[in-house]
Amino acid sequence: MSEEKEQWLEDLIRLSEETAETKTEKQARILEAAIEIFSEKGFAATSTSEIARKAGVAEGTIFKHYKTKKDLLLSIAGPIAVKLVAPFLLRDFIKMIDMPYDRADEFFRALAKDRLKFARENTKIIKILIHEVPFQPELLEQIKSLVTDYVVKRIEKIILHFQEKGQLVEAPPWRIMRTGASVVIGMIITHVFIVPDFPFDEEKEVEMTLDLLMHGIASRSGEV
Amino acid sequence: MSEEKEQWLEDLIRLSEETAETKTEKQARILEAAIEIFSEKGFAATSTSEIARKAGVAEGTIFKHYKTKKDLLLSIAGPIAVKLVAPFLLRDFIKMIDMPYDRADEFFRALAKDRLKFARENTKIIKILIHEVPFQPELLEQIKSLVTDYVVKRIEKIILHFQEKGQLVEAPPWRIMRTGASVVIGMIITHVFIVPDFPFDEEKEVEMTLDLLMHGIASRSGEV
Amino acid sequence: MSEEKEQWLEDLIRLSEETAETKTEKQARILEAAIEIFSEKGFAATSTSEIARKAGVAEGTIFKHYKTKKDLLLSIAGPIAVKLVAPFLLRDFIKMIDMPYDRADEFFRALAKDRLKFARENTKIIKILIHEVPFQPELLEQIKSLVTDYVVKRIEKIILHFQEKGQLVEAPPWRIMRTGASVVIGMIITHVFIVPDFPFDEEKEVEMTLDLLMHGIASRSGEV
Amino acid sequence: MSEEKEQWLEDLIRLSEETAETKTEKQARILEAAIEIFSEKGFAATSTSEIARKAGVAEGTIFKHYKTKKDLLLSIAGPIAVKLVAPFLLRDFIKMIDMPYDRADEFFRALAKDRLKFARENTKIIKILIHEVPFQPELLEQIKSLVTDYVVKRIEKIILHFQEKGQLVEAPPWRIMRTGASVVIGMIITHVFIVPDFPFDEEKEVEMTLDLLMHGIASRSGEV
DNA sequence: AATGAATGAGGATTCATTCAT
DNA sequence: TATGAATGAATCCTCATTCAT
Repeated sequence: MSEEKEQWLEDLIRLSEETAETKTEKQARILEAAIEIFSEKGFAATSTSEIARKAGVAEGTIFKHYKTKKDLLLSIAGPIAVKLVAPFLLRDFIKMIDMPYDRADEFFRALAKDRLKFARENTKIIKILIHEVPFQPELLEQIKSLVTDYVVKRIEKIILHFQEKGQLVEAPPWRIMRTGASVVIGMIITHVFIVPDFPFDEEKEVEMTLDLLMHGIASRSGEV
Repeated sequence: MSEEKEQWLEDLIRLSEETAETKTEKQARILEAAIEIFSEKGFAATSTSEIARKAGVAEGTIFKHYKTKKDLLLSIAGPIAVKLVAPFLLRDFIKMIDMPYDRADEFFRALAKDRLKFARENTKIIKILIHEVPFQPELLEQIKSLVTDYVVKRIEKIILHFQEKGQLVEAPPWRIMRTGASVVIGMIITHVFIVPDFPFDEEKEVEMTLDLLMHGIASRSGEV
Repeated sequence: MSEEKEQWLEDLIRLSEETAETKTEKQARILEAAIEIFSEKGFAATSTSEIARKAGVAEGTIFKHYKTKKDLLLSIAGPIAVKLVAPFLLRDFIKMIDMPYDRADEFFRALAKDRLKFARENTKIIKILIHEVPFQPELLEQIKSLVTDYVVKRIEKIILHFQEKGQLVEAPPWRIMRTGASVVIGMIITHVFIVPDFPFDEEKEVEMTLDLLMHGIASRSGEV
Repeated sequence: MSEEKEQWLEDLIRLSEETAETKTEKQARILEAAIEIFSEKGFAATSTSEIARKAGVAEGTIFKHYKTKKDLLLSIAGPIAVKLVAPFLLRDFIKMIDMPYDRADEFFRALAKDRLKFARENTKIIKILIHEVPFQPELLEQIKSLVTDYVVKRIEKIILHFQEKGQLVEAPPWRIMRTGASVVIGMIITHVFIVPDFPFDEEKEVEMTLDLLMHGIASRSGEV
């Protein structure tokens, strides 16, 4: 498995480079301003003149770098969409199947922590992503295929693996996956978007949230 | 408790009336058209002329009924926001505390089914709600206070009640609540928004999802 | 021949009506202003804001009446293109074949006078037509088919008729036609566009120009 | 007459040099591209960036060679305008008065052939000329004075000369001139712009067209 | 001489909203 | 109450032109 030519890895790399290297200083300022305002007022309610003002460039400059306003949006949302699912694509992630975490909860905990960190570092862009994906068919398709082709397939393998090891309940993998995702995403949304200023012990929060996920909310003494 | 004059109940009633009675036929057509288009393209990207065309009325007519375009949005989103949390406000819901479901899982199951049904009946408006709430401070405030004042408080009571009865694990109620909400909302989103055309046995789906919520995804044979 | 249902006549009529009746006062002012400026600076170099200013309406008003700037152009150029060839389409024109002018020169003279008058009354629009037709494929096609289908065919018949009567030289009809058209159009352009302020005796000018067309510029005394 | 210092000749010479020598390779490519696109879409509808792209140079380069976009137009249209009337300016042309063609029709025929050839070799630029002259006052003036000062005056002399020799009809020279010009230009426009792909025997076409010009379109048997 | 990034004025078009009918 | 013509500000985008490299 580790032998296969992984084209998506090249994609990822090329993408990161594009995103990081090529950008001129003005381009960076434009992106920054656009992210700020898009996340505050939404794509459609943001005017290019406002972006230009905030970025400190002429309006025309925006269009020298991004053919269209939508182009600007996509050049923000596209890369982040990839980064969002990036860990699921990484070589190391796959290795877990051969030489895996011993315990399922350790695996899920690591994943949860990682994505929580990522979300906290990319609040604004994720907000943009959430709000614009449904209205941008290109994005929607891109993400759908990313998720179904990579994320779902790989997580499924891992779940099956843990089921074989007798660590996970015998339910359909997709339902386990959805439940896990829901709980983790719920935690992330709470801390990153709903009450971002509320201080909390991240370690403990993840610990306890995952405990509820693993063992449920029902009392564990004897009967259920 | 059931004696106190509950203002929110009046709100609810007034609202239902407004929604159902006062509306002229044209007004109804305008609302319907607006919901349709708002949910498809988003509020900011929808033009009043398009709404008018779809509703089969003159552009001016819209503004006879709704002072501004945003007014139109609020008159759609406001009521639905209330309906969304309505069951938590209802007299009967509160009675559960005095004469409650015997078992926690029965209670959660009933709630999940009810809200799933509601979501399925109001797909479009909920989509609007999700997308516009973050950009409409009035709405955001309204919902935040609705949720914190009523929903959270009441659910907390119920959770405490079940904890006392030894049916729920001894975790902070808000974390139990969040976990439950995440799992149920995850299920709703999946079936209503992500794969709406995928047929499924609702009864069984709720059953199994709640089982995972109650008892976790870890294998239950002996040790974990 | 006079029995056939002539669809182009209906076209002409509908067109004239559209042009004359439906127009509101503002619409008329917009058209007038557009004609004025288009003819002065050309279509592409004219801005809609300038038209609006000259017409005394808001810029938006233009677009309520004409979806596009090009639409505005076409609604000016289209009808005039038809009017330009209109006499060739008329029932009476065709009758000339059955019950014709006795003399070819009388026929051409009548035609020349009529079109000279028309050109003088529509200077600006004709200028627009001349300049924009090559850049507006729709217009070009429309005019090409009008001219080839109606004008050329009918004039050819008439020329053949006069050739049979021994009044016109035995050259290919199309070359006679082109020569006649060139001479008449040359005259029109001279008086209407090149030296419009130069006063001249129209009657005599047409007379003498047609004399040159009929009998040539070579000396007629004996040999040439 | 051949003694007078003819300034226009110097003009012509300087012009040819400018046109042919000074041009760098990039400049030539710019001109070529500009001619191509101007003739296709018109001056105002052509953007400098499009010209730059087609010429394969940077946008800035155009402005290194031509101060403004209009400058570029004039540097195309100006020279061609001179070339258009060039034969009328040439020393040899004037000699015709002293040592002229024996026959008027020979003279006109030579002229017609020459200008037809010229038009065929400069289709695009002539199209530009026709379309932009009316909107470029400088060009208009330049051409008007060229034509009235040189062309008209000289042709008039020649016509008078042939009238004296009894070869041309006793009409006002300007009317003879206009008629001749119309017929020849009509022929040129037909073959170069309207049906450029239609093959024809040039020799014969000129012959017959000039026959109609000289002797008219009326039947020549006996009476007229 | 050549570049191409940057400009900001101006382009066509759309928009929410008003108001006389 | 309902209309739809009219508005003019605001929208996204293009343009000719400049200038540091």
